[in-house]
Amino acid sequence: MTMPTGYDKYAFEPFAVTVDLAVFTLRAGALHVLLVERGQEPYAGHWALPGGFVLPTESAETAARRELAEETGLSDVGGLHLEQLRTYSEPGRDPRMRVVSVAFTALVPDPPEPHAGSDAAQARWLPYDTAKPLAFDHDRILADAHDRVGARLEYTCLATAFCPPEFTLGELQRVYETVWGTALDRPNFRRKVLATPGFVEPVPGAARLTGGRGKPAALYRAGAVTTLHPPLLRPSREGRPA
Amino acid sequence: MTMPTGYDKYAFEPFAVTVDLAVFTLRAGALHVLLVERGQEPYAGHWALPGGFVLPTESAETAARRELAEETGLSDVGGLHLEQLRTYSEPGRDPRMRVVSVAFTALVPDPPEPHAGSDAAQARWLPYDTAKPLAFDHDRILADAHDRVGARLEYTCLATAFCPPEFTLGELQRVYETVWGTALDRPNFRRKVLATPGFVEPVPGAARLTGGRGKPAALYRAGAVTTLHPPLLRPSREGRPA
DNA sequence: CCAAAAGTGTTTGTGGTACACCCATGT
DNA sequence: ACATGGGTGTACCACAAACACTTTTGG
Repeated sequence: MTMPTGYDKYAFEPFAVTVDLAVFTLRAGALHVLLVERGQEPYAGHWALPGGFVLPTESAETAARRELAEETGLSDVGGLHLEQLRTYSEPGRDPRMRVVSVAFTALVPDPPEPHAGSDAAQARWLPYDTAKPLAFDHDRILADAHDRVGARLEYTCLATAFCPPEFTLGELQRVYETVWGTALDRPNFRRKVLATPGFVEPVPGAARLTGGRGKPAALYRAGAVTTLHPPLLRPSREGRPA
Repeated sequence: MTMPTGYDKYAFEPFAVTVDLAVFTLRAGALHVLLVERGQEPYAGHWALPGGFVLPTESAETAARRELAEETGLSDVGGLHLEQLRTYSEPGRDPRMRVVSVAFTALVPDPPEPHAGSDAAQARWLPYDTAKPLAFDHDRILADAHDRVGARLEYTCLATAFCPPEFTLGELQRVYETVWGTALDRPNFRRKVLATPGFVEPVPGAARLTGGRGKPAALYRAGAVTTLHPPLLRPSREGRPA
């Protein structure tokens, strides 16, 4: 890495470094994403991903977790899944100045209504399917985030991050079906999950009535393992996302 | 995304935005990585990943490809595989100032000896196994890049990026074996590759003598497909990299 | 009794692994 | 003749898909 002559910090046009968050949750059987309505130009009145500046003493990860806590209003954000997606740095992506944005994806199990941010904009959970079009290049970021989450479900235990601490296998299956948009065979799904050691562990003796109807389901907790062997591949796809 | 009051570009301590490159190649059956020797403090005399500043009119991808051309001395760098890895933004990672670095991985088939950079440092291909320790947090970046390349081989046609335009299946297999560090069964490898439509396509009538010894091998070109179905999983692993 | 959801069992087919074997070339 | 590397065939085994069936609850 080479440095400009004399390490003059102001030798170059300054870059602003921000984080953008694609925060997903499941509501009423549909994938939702946290969005904020912009109160200022550019894109005033448009929806955008939440985000903000990286402060001088913060890493991007720290900034992302701080923004996640601020925007969701959740008190304890420490255990939530937060993952760096990629960095967007096209010169024209913000018309005001040069902004390099590190994008993150986050998964939230059962969120409260979000706070409005420090500015006048409102924040809200909106269904993923109806989110577009967003401000800036956030359509692209959101699509990339969705691809990433879908792929992560295949070979990590990420799906449990959408679930409350104790959940049924039916709920876990619905996570996969909702994110992937495909139906899965229940007996086979059950076998695959239980055959992977450390994916889920049973809660002894516990059961939950599922909406009154049907047989009560056994409860499980997320296991210790984070990567799945073998992976839980989604069915019938030609061509995987890179 | 919120902006500081009045859009004052200098309201914050400026961030420098750089790119770092982990450029891999295969030489003499071993994985090599392109490194530069630092001529200045800090870490003078240490090896480091090549990289440099993102210019005001560039995206990170553009800057990475420019640096790749400069450091390798290759005239046509357009077709080479270049992929964003992740962004490293820990506050203390460069003692001089706040540097946010977007890391990339690149794969080069058969490279010439590299140029020395604009500063006095020399550049050289070094075996991956002997690369550490590197300057700054480049050990971490290099390890992440190696993980990423290994994982990409499983479900993309990335291995062909290590090969010349026409290659034998034996050469392709050696790419996998070198990067993964495992031996593969030749008949099964052959079947898997040929069974994946679009992975490779035969060059009609062409054959290459493989070092004089043995039967001449048929030549293949990289196919049109970029993602593999089914994936070519590496054998006998407990736990996949995230 | 019926509907709904959980859970079990069984059959069938595909694909991966391991290994034996043949082919073509240089020394 | 033999060593070396390319290429083919095959038997076995594991696992996954598909689907029938049983169990337990509420109405």
